[in-house]
Amino acid sequence: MNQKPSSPAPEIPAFLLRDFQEIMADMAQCCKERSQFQADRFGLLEAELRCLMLFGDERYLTSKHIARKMNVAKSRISKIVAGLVDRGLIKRSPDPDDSRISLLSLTPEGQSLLTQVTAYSREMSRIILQFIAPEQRVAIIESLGALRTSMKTARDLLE
Amino acid sequence: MNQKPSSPAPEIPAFLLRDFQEIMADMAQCCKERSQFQADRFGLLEAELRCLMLFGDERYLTSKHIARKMNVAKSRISKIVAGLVDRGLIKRSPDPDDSRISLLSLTPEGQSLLTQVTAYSREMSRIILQFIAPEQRVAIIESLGALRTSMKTARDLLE
DNA sequence: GGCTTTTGGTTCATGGTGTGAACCTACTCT
DNA sequence: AGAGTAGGTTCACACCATGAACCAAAAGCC
Repeated sequence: MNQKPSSPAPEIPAFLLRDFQEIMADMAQCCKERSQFQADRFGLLEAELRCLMLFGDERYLTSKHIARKMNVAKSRISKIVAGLVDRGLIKRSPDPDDSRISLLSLTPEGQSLLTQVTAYSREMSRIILQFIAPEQRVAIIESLGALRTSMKTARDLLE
Repeated sequence: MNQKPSSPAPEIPAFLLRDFQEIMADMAQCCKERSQFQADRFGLLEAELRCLMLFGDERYLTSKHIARKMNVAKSRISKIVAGLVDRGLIKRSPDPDDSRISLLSLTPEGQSLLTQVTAYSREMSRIILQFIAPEQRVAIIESLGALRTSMKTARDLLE
């Protein structure tokens, strides 16, 4: 390779870093706006919507599970779950083996709303990806995957 | 190509959409944590740090400009600016042409802190990109750029 | 069995982020 | 000069989130 041997760790040119930072900031902003818009659209709070979506993966969840998945203090979950229960989207059932635990699951209305939400969310992603040339889509998503891994690795370096 | 001609708009396979959504969610989470960590590290609030960074581009800013750049209500800016002024990082000077306006600019301490912050921030980006194979970096950032554009376009479609 | 300890959840106090309305002052436009 | 407009501040309010205190039930342990 024709690299300058004198420089010890130049590696990444400044303009790339600058672009990268700016792009990431923009994308984060977009994501935030989108999730707000989406919650609004379905008449939920953002946190509630995020919580509701967890029931796409599992039929029954406990507050503790939700707290872990959402990466949020358990006291916060109490509120969020209460909101969803009030709205009639999820319900509590007693755990037969442990009376401390409420098993949370979707009501029919919750199920139905979740279906709409996931459809809508998928549609949004589809729209975004449609602006990308078809032959680039796989490459981009692979890039993103690599980037995500890098970001997680970097994060874990900070304690 | 060997596509089924019967389906009108299949286009993007489901697994791609799914990956995409999950990756974006993860990355957004990472970004959020990082900016929180960063603010903490420099003893600022997140909003204050974001505000401070704006002074990297321009020497003088008004509350109105900041509000536009941060995409936040002007009442919020009052608070954020007050915080930065209290901390001695920015100062207000009267606008000679319009006494309603305060021209905001960095104090020496603010300047110094900003320098540290941008250095740190650049370093974080560098670390992240270093986990990416060097020959892929440019490609990934170009992908990101394309994706950002798509996301903005998609966002603008929703009113 | 009785004791402590742990665990799942709730409530409360607190603080950061943000909006929108009301308001004041100063500028602008006739 | 008077009406309207623009920059800022303050206030009331809502959401997101944490940590501490607390309770009840379960698990461990003599």
